Amino acid sequence: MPASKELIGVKEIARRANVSKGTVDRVIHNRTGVSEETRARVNAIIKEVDYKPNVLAQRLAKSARETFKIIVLLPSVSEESEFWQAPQDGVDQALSEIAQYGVVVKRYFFDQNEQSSFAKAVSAIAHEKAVDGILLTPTFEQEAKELASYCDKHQIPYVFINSDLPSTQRLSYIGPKLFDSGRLAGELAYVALQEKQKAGIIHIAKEIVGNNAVLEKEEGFRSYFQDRKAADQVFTFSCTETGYESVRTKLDDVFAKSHDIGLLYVTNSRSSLVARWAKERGMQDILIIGNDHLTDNLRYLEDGFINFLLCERPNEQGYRGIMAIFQLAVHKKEMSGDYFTPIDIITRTNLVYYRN
Amino acid sequence: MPASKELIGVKEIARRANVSKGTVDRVIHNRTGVSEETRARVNAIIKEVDYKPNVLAQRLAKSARETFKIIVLLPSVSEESEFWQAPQDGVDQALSEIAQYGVVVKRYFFDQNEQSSFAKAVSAIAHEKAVDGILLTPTFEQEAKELASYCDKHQIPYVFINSDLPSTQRLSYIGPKLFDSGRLAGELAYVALQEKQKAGIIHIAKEIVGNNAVLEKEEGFRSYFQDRKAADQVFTFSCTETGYESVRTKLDDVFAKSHDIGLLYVTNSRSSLVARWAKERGMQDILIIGNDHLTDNLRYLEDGFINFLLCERPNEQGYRGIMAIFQLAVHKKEMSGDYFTPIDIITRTNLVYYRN
DNA sequence: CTGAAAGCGCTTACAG
DNA sequence: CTGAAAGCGCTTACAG
Repeated sequence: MPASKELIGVKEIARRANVSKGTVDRVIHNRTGVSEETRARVNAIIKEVDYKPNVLAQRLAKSARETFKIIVLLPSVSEESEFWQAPQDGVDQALSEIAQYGVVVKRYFFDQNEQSSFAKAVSAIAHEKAVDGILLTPTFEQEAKELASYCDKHQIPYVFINSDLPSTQRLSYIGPKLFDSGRLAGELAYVALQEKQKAGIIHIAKEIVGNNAVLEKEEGFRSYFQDRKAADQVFTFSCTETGYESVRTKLDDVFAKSHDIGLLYVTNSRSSLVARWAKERGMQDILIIGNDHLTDNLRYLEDGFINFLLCERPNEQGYRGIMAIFQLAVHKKEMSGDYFTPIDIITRTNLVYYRN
Repeated sequence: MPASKELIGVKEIARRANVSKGTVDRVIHNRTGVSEETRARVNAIIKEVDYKPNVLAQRLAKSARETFKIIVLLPSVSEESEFWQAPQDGVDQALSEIAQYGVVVKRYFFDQNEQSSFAKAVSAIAHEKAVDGILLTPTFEQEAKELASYCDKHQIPYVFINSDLPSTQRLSYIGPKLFDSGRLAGELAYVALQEKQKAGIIHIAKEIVGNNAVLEKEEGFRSYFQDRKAADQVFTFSCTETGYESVRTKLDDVFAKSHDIGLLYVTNSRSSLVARWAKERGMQDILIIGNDHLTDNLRYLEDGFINFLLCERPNEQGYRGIMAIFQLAVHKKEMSGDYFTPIDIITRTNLVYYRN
């Protein structure tokens, strides 16, 4: 085992290769104007010494001229889209670490319920110049694909967070694997259910058909019970109005017909609606599994009406997204490709560790 | 609002004050050898232009001469102390990010079963010179305290990971809150247990009396059942021999006397021993909760004999410990103080996301 | 008490 | 195709 080696820089590489620092620089950055022979020789040494550029010096040398611009396109944060604060926080954190390297972030926002607002942002972004990378969530598929092909054409790297469009040339996808999230809920449900009790999967969303997010989770949930030969313990129902009144009516209805329901799994962020109903109806014993640590959900988690919240580190998504773009720029090579965020299980007891 | 002003550096300050850059530097860092008159003049300009040093350039200029030495003192990694690989990995990761700033780590190891090996390491560390920080786990209290007061005297910052000695002047503690870990296990147990079933807490360790780690977890576990008025569902037993044979004998014994045990909570890393027993005896239905993702534990988790593993991000502990020391040095101010690592709940389904 | 020069590791014109 | 020089903003000896 070699002694922990000295860090070797361009100067030493130049010396060993018998060329100037300028030439080494050309090779490192794959610039033209170097003979194949020289390039090979220098590259060999670079590999041999496992050269790692000093980012400090790089940025310093460039600092006067270059600044590195990343565009962020995410839903605006409002009461009903509180979720999106977390990715923004992650972006902020990343920025605090790399702002000194000349990284600048420009944010665009859109309204999740307004396709046109997304389209507008996309065309504004297309007018930005000197863009070095884009971080976005592809809420509206068609417009997101347009932006993607614009980026492809202009060689701008882009990263999707939270949901994916695998058909694009994205640098990477960073977010949850929905099937596994549902399956984990299934496992928890299976362990927690008393014998012969039923588990209800409830979708609360205006659109169910074609709503990949909730359907994949349902599939995951069911897969666990199937593997345990208990598929008949699971049933699904939906609520296509997202107001509390409709949820209450629906639940009253379902529970009037069935008396052996032990657990409800809410396939998106809206578990607080179900918990509110359970509280109102005094149903202490019904178990509830939901997603995402929104304020309302947390309240019921602390209350004991929601038992488990599955969360996929939304702030880490923002953080890693920015870093992936930055790393690509700095090291001229991609990080790890896609990254599926861990699915954390949050209860009233470990909640405190997952705040913010 | 003034137009975003040009950043002004030492050069421009020197020009305006009609002195050299060296003198400006002396003033900035409050060094001796500057006449009061000059100092005042330069300081006025510094204030006037709201000078902000370029951290990049600062670190770069220092990098050659100054190397920043951090000592790491952790148990050596062996088959029975596999756990400690993870913090080392975290240290490695931190190092890979900051080695280029001249950070060097020197590692000392000790045998967890040998107090003298710890003492020996401590005195070796006291002979190191130019130490800029120490990361350790205070396995042996007395010796750790000696090291702590040595550091206090010499103004060396130190960080504890994994377990704490709150009475010291440590820069911060980074690790689990043991009570909460036990309480979380209690919550999971409570949800998973069928009515009237019992939960057994099992300590498998040579020392139980005075073994804070396992006792605090027991207390946490019991606290949850107490809050639910179900304290009588919980009982504790111990196994002071850590070999499999003794564990088997003990478990056979306990289960011969009681037939309504639904769950076992192992208060340290050794849950694989219990799982092995359950598998051998064909007890598919007994639930097992353990700690730490050691290879053996993971095998039984995948097998379905361990249901939950609670883990406290041991690699993050190493990573954050190094970073805390580094940040202190660079920014001359402390990070956040103590940091309690999240208690992750790992099952066979989300396991894949927590590997390494 | 002060200044001029060299250097940190890398990049960028410029000249050949 | 290649090298020598200057520069990024700051710090550190060294010489006076």
